[in-house]
Amino acid sequence: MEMRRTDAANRGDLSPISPFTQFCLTSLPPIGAFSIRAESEAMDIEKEEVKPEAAPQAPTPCGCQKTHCLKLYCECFANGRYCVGCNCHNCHNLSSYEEIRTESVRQILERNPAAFRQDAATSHKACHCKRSNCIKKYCECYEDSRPCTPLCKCEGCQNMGNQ
DNA sequence: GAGTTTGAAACT
DNA sequence: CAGTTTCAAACTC
Repeated sequence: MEMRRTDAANRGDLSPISPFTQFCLTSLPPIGAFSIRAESEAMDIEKEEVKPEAAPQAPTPCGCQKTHCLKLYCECFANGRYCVGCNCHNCHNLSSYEEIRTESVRQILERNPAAFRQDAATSHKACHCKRSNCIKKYCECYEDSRPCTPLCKCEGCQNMGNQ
């Protein structure tokens, strides 16, 4: 049900065109004038507006192509940050897309209420590796320099620290 | 840089 | 809840 509502929201139900809408449509420049480059500029603006010196440690730029950085696949989004200086395409993980972004957050929280909780993220984190033996960065435990725990469901684990 | 491999996230 | 697909990153060549 609520997912339906999302779809409707994304499509934007603008059935009746009000005089104001008509005014906007006719007075704004053609969409072609904006091009994708406009989003890059928007991103730069974002960089300036949100936190001019918020990236002292270069927070790992993402390279998302299909998800608009609105899924947990996106590290920036998963960590509750806007994308800044990333290599992503058509990024919607920006304050200028706040409505869409918030809706995506809501959906994800619906699935997993702890999705954006840092403490939960650091404490649970059980991997399910099958081929990397947990000694490559494919393994999240290994990537975080953390031994796998008995909660992990990995096979052939070589990242058990002791035992 | 292109192509492959990998496992989490998403979906059914 | 289990199996499958999608995704972006790690890795290899």
